[in-house]
Amino acid sequence: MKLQLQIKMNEDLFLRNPEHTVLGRNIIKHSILLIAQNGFEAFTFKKLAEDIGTTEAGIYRYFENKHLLLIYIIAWYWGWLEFQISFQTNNITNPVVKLKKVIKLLATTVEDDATTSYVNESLLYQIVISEGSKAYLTKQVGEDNKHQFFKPYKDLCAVVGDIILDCNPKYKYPKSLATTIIEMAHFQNFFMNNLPSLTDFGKNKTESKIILFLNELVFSSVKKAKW
Amino acid sequence: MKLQLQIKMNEDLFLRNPEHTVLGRNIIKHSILLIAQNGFEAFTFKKLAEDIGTTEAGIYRYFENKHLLLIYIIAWYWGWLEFQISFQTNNITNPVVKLKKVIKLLATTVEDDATTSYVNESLLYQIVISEGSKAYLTKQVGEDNKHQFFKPYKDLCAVVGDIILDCNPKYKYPKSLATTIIEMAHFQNFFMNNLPSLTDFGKNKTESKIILFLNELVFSSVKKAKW
DNA sequence: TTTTAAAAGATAGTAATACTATCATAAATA
DNA sequence: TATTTATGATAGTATTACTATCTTTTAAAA
Repeated sequence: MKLQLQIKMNEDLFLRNPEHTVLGRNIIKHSILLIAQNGFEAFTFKKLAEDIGTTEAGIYRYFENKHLLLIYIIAWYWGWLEFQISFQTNNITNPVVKLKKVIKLLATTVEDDATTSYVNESLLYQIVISEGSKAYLTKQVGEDNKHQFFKPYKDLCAVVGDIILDCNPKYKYPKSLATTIIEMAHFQNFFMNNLPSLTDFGKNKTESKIILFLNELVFSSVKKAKW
Repeated sequence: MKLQLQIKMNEDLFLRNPEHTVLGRNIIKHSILLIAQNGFEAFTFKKLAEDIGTTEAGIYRYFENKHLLLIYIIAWYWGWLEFQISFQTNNITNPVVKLKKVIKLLATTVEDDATTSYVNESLLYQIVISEGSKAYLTKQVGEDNKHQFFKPYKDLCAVVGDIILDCNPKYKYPKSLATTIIEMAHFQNFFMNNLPSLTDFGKNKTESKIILFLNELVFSSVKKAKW
């Protein structure tokens, strides 16, 4: 049996649904390739069009601008990850075990998921690390938020926050700790690979040490009240 | 007695030292105003020139491009903050008290410092929150790092890391915890003001709660081994 | 005080980016 | 077969991100 995973995307993000057409799926696929390769600043619709073999105007029929396209693929990732988390932590009753699993999923380089044909999750993970925060660190964040563009990110944070509360219902900052875990899983990875003197991990792609750091950080806080 | 605080900047950041001339100081001053007001994406040398009453070419004589200018003002901020920290924690012998003071300084909206005439630290703090990570979240991070552009940030992280080690010499992740404190002081502030559902603070500019969160987070980790 | 060098102003120009518009054609659907 | 829908091809505009050149002003050195 072959399953196809579909993530329901916010309709305001695009002019034409990219999942519905070959060109649309190519836009997503090649955006991920190009942004992963050259970074978001160097990414233009012209280059994307050339890469796909279509024209600039063709891209604009799907996305108003590259910022919305970035939000789209990042939001897609959060949606996908939330599903992964719910799937992989299903049936785990111990919230501490569950939270550890979540931290591991957040901080581990993703492998390409065969159930999503046009998305390379491994590259997407790299994009989320380097470009993820640029989705909201803008002056339009308020407007974008009104459109619910950050809902997948918020939903994931809420899920993580709830697991934290399950670990310790008296813990006072579950949401802030959740965002801290998520952001730090990525920032420590970026620092480790690019500015290693900012971390305690060395430059040897040792994600396992990031996980140890996050576990230590989270559980000393969360477990502090009786456990 | 009137003191003038001078921060030694990396010479590779500029073509002509902006501190040495009226125009140069105006470039810094108005960059801060414009970036704080419209965000870094909307900031152009053309607009900056118009704001100052000079020409685009005039700006290019000082800075190669707007990214280097951003790095400049952010680096300036880290340099300034490190001085503030060393000044304000001077004579504090208890490392826990010291670390608490540092967290407070990191997470509190800065007031304009009269000893620096052309820099508005209060606006600069807002820029560091919203745009700070864009200085290094690029594909050129490696090149920029070779030029030592991030030294002021690294130095500050090292200072914080050392205080953490003073609190508990056995703590394993002083550097990563230091960057976590610094980044989260800003991210939680940004979330509180722009995506409040991601935090536990509500939207009422309650920096004090961020400080409580960070203290809780840091000291449960750091104090865990005997204190 | 004069000379001269450095900084700033004025203007022009180019390549790339970020779009919008139009018209023709191909493919899918009614 | 008619007709809607998606794509392709082409053109054009405003803005951005620069570089170049020449003149005038300012400031420092002789």
